[in-house]
Amino acid sequence: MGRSDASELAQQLALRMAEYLRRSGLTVGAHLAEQQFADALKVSRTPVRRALAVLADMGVVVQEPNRGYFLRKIPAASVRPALAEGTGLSEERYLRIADDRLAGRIEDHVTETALMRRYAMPRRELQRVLHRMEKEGWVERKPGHGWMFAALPDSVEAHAQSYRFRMMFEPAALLEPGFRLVDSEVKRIRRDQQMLLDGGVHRLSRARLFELGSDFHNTVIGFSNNRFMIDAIQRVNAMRRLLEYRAHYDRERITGQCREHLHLLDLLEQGSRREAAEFMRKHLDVVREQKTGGGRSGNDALNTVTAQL
Amino acid sequence: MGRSDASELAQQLALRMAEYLRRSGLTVGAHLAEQQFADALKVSRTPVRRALAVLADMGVVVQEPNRGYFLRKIPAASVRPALAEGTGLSEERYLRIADDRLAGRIEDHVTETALMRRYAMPRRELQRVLHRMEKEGWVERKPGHGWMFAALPDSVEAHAQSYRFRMMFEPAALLEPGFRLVDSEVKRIRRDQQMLLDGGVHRLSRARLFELGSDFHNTVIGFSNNRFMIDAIQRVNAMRRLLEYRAHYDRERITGQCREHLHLLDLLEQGSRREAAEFMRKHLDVVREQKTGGGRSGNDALNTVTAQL
DNA sequence: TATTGCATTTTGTGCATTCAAGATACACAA
DNA sequence: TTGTGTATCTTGAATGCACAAAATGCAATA
Repeated sequence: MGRSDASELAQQLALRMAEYLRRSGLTVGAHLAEQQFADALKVSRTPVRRALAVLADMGVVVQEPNRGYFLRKIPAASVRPALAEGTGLSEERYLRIADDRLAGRIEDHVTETALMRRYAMPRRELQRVLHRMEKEGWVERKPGHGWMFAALPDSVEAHAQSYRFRMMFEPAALLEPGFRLVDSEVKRIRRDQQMLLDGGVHRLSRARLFELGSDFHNTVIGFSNNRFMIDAIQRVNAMRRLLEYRAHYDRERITGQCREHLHLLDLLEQGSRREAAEFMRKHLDVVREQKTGGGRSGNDALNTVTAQL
Repeated sequence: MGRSDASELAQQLALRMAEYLRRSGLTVGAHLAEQQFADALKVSRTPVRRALAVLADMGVVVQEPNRGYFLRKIPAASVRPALAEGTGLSEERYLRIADDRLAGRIEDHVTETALMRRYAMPRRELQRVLHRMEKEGWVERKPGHGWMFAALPDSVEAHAQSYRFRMMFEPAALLEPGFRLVDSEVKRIRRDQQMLLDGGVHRLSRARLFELGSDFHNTVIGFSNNRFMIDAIQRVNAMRRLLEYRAHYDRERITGQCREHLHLLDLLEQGSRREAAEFMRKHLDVVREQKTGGGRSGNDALNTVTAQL
């Protein structure tokens, strides 16, 4: 499936394009201009072309001589795993290291080559992974040689921390002066959440569920146009992925969350931003309690004083 | 000054050690054990030893055969520039690129080698700089070749955004359940702020003033022990350094800020965290108005709703 | 006129080698 | 026993070259 000789970038692009074709309701037979994809994906036509070749191999598009590529059939959700295979290598390694670290199988201080040996990966790739982890804030280079893992709070405490943080800034994001809904995006996340309600919750993989959930918050906070908040939500999500990847997922609860997400969108589209902000806060508070086993409110001081500020 | 043959790391360490010796009131003649510094600085004894050699060259410490190094005189503030010289190269380049970009002299999309040529620096170093900028969130790798600069909001708007963000989470940080003062740190920042009031404001360089200001907030937020908030304040500071580096610095206003900082510490030491949080919010609000030219409150919705939540 | 197909140029990565310098181990002095 | 002096081992950065593939320019075609 999907050309083993295609470059990694091409694989990635193929995946993203398939995703795009599936979501953005184009009709079969539509002409797919190379340059447009190139611009949208911030690359040149060359890798786009390769990606289209991959998709052609899978029967998603057809190439007509001198006329380019045309959509042949809307790609099924099943193209995902097939394509992700090619791109997943590095991701897999990332997860393996993350897993080992979270399980305490890696010391606080490690040398680069020790990791290279242990995971049998070339230095370059390891460095990429480490840089990613560094960006996510849980490893640091030591001044001299080697890397240092940050002491992670246990996962319950980490969750509690992240939700307290989110309860502060996510509602605030909705009230930013620069807040502007983008219709196409609203449509997209609304459709996703609705899809989850229509059975998706039980059908999709955990990773996918996580992705859709964080994408929702990402997108909404994105409307604020405040780069600090956008940044913050992305970092929180990165950490959450780490913590929740293997955590228990209560699918019933997700259903409830989807309803709340949809309601939030309703409020925003009505222009009731204050109500929306308040609703967001409650939404997060509920999730927090679920994740952290709750107590009754976890942080009385916070709630009280938040009421004062 | 200070051994041109010392490695860069050694120079850095020498700088940090000098700083430490100056602050942490050791008495002349004190024995400086290598291993302690090594542990504190997260490196092996080798570079520490080199750094000590540098400091010996400058007359700050003396080496006695088979007994190690001893403090000879408390390093004056003037050692800073002398030592920083060695470490400043990369920093200087970083600032030059940052400057060019902020002034609009660099396009949104750039290729790596184009930058290499333009700034006449080796790839490795350029990449380090770019990675740093990436961590700070204002450049990204493109999927294929090249880098892409994020569209920065103009500096007034960026300031406004950052302060709105900070007004949300900094007060909240003071109310975190895990909030614990660390006496030695409190002492340190109190002394720094006091020093500023005692004339430092007029004596020190802008860069140094900035550093002391952000160090204050860093430290205080650090007491929260909430890694998300600690992370957030660091990112905000990185961006502020960028924006303010060349900005106008009103030294009189800084005096006022120092007083507020000291008052905040008083409140915290009395255990009045709620009052402290409220005070912090006002403190930031005042600074925000100064920086952004203000209007009367910039964001009524925020203030009002904050009052509700 | 816009877009494809293809050829050419340019870029950045991979890899092997080399070397400065950071980490480590151990003998010896205080 | 603790900490220095020093020799040895190991690490990771620098360098140069070859190559895959991304960017770009241009003729051909709908």
